[in-house]
Amino acid sequence: MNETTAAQAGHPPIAREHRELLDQVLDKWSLLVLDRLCESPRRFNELRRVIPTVSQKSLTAALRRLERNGMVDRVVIATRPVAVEYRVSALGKTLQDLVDALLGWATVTMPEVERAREAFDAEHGE
Amino acid sequence: MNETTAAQAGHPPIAREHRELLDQVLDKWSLLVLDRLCESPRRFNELRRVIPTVSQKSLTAALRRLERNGMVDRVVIATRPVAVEYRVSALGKTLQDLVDALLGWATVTMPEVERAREAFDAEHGE
DNA sequence: CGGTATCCGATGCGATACTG
DNA sequence: CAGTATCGCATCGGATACCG
Repeated sequence: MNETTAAQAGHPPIAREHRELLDQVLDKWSLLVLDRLCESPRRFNELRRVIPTVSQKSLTAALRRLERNGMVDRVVIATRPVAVEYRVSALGKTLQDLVDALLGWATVTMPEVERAREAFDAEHGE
Repeated sequence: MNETTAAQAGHPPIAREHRELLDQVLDKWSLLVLDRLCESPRRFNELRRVIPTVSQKSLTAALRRLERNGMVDRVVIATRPVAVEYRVSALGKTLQDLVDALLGWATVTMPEVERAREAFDAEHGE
């Protein structure tokens, strides 16, 4: 087949919606947050302690996005000062399996990537 | 950038190297480019035709990154005006399987995500 | 053909300050 | 405790122009 048929008629390309969804979930912090929530449900400041490098702004943003996409549930516990607990949804867990596979791949191929980078840099850098 | 405070904190989080590698490969265009090169080796302008929405700047950047990370090979054919062919490396193919899984997941879960978004927006929007 | 160089607006993210 | 609001910088990425 030629490229035009593959692009417009054949199997789905990486559709716009795909990219959009992946961007929502594979951003700088969401993956890490999801991973931590898979270990156990956590409160907001608990997450900050577990991920010391995240700012509250970014943590809030990541949690909102994950919540909006149905990856985590936000549970408000009405105590004197309110408590909020975040927990991974069933949907979020299905993603986690894939992420684990992806990270496993990254771990395994890392050495080869490192070699490729050195070869590239040596050839182009000087 | 910040220090590797998280890296020393205990068990491996989603390590810095993981994030870095994923960022290199899962960015806006690299995934799509890799996918197209998996179908068949392609030339630069051929890729632009197959992915009409990418600017040459972004395509160049994506290709360079993929090449540097050992995901694609750049083959220069010394004709009158030079021809350059890009093809997926063996390493790149191992990634493709995972990407397919990820896109498959995105396709399957998309409806549920859509519902989650509508519920979220309805509750928070007004 | 296969790029590079430059400008420039949009977005991401951290730091900081404030709030119910 | 669990956020919101604002700032300011850095990076991303499209548009345009030029080059071997």
